[in-house]
Amino acid sequence: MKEDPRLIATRQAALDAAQKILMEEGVLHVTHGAVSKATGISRSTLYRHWPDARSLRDAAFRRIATPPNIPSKTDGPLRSDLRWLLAVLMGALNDTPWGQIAPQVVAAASTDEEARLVITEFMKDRFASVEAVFAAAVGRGEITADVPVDQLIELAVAAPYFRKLIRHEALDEDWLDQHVDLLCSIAKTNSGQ
Amino acid sequence: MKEDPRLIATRQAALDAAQKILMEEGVLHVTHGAVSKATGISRSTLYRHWPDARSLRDAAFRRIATPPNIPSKTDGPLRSDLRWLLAVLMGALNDTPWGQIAPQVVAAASTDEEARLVITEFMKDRFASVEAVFAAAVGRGEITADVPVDQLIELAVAAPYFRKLIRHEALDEDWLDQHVDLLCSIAKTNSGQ
DNA sequence: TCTATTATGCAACAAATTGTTCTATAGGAG
DNA sequence: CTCCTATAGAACAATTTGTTGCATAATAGA
Repeated sequence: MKEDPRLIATRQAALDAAQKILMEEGVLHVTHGAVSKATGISRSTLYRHWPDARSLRDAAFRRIATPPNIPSKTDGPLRSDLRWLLAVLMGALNDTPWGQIAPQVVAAASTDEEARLVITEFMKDRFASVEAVFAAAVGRGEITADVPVDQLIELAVAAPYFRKLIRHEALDEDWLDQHVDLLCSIAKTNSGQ
Repeated sequence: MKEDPRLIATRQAALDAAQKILMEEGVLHVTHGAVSKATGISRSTLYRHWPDARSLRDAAFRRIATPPNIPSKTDGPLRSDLRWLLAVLMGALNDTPWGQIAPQVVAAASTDEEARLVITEFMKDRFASVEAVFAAAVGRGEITADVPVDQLIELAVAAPYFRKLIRHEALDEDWLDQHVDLLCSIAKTNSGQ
């Protein structure tokens, strides 16, 4: 027996609105009342789906933080793979809801176990994709295995997040070029000593 | 004419409590009512000081994010100066309220101009102190001027923030050693080409 | 010390928000 | 067509938020 389409429609519409509110006004304004006004869905229905404010907010977090699958490119050379992958991650920060919602998740994670899980899983996913790129480069012999890969991965991902979430600086092509250049130069000069 | 000590005492006690609530329970719980209950100060007095919830929260942000003066050490060598300075910044993230409050400020900054100012000014300060270390190294001739200093500064600061705020990983001495090593190796290998 | 000023505490209050419950209705399943 | 169930809407209590007036206590200035 299939799920009632009304349930699905209500959940979807409500979380769309909750997500929008979360991005534009912050977690403070994600309430049953606000979502009701934004969607036309009655408050009582919303309470039936999410019994309290916290569960509504968690649902909004969870929905938006679901990591989209990152297509992988590991055929080398390193600079090319890395630039391509980081462009995808950068694009996600610049142009998808994730970029706008991430700050709220970061904050929630400091007091909320659920949000912490969301963000650490998300990051694990990001790290894995960068790791694959370096592993492939090692496999091709382009860099040697004694490169401090873990540190490089962290720097590779940390920089765009820091720039965007904390400094509110632009993430553009020029910046990305410099960033990739530096990462590659570290990988190469630390390689095979 | 001096300011009435009662004003000062009330502000201080209230913001102490607001800050504590902000750290432990998140921005959602910083309200006049909660602060009143925590301090014994009457709600009406709090409203007289901060007319609405927003101004109360902003005040709490502003108070905790005020950058403590960072003592500078730039007498070299680079590795030593850098390690010393980053240890201070790391300590601030680990052991002061700033480390716990920063996530909330990051989130607020995405929808609140005031919070954005707070954090960008704070970071400007941090960056300046790291810059001084590199500038001194250049001045001593330890590294040359063509090192991509701006990128290095960003990586130097981004890494600990990313680790703490986003990944919730430990910031310990071992990690710091590795981090400083890598930064120095970048600076040296890019130097004097 | 005496007086005028002003911050606080308290209580009462209005307004808005939050959460609950009931009933009628409309949409979907079989 | 009939049964089931999700929703809308209204009524409601409880809590929170913000305001106001007044008595009290602390402070500043003479």
